[in-house]
Amino acid sequence: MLKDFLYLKEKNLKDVIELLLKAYTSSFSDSEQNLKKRSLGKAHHRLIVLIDNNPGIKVTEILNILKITKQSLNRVLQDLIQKDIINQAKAEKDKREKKIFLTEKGKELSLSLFNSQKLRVLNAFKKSSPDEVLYFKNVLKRIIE
Amino acid sequence: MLKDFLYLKEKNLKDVIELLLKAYTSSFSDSEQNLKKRSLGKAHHRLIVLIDNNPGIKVTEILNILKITKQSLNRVLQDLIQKDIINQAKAEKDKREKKIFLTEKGKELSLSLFNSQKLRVLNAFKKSSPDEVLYFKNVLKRIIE
DNA sequence: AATATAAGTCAATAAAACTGACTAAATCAC
DNA sequence: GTGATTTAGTCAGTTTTATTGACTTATATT
Repeated sequence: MLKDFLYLKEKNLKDVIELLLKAYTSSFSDSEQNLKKRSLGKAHHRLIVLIDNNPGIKVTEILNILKITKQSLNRVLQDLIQKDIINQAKAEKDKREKKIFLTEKGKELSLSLFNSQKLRVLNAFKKSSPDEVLYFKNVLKRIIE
Repeated sequence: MLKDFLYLKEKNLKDVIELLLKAYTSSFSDSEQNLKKRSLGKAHHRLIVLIDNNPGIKVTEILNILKITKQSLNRVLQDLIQKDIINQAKAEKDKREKKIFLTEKGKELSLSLFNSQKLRVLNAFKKSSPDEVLYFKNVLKRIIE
């Protein structure tokens, strides 16, 4: 029946909301101890992941992704600059923009954080076929846009 | 070459960490305004999602999923009880345990929050095949465990 | 020249989470 | 049955993360 089909679809969507919450929370809690021994928090971690995956990312781009205010971002950004984890460089074309990069120290830190996170995803991928992993990433990207 | 293959695998895992961060952040920011007009925050939202999808969930279970302290959880829990969004009932077998449920008002609220979130996932699913969606959910579940 | 954009700043406040030290009730293990 | 463990809750103080609102500075756009 059509109505039942639609109901299942809504239930499926609701399931996914919960799965995204659980997947994010578990993945990012794996690095908790590693962060703690470096006096860093989850806010720093999120920033490091973004900068590592998008070298030269701009402040506005980060704000749009993390959905926080620039005042909030700036605090975390200053922490990471002081700890020599990131650095900034003026953009060539538009000198208002600043491009953010990981320093060598930042790259090492990011790798260490990644190492404490990757096993969870690796084990999930080992239990999945290459197609499953491919489709998984495709749908995930479509959710982000 | 084997080394190149392994490198790609690590890169893939790193991508997924970022995708999970972006998917979670965007999905849960969709309901920001809806929460705000009800004087609720993201912490309340996470709790509502969990209780709606797992009626009768226990405090310890929530703590294990959200990875927060019971003191922190209790604050949010009390807010929701005062606003008549959730209620608790002693478990039959083990009377130490308390099962948490959404009230009727809570169910309406949860539906409203879901409605402000679901379009993003729905649109992503519309662009995907049933197989892609199935595989997507399977891998996501394996990441959680 | 006026306007808009990108980044940053100061100050105060609120939200979310933490540590540590406890209590109370129920169940488990010997 | 007694002691240990588990489940839930509480009090107090602190830290982390993010917010609002009002500005500044430099560069780019129209």
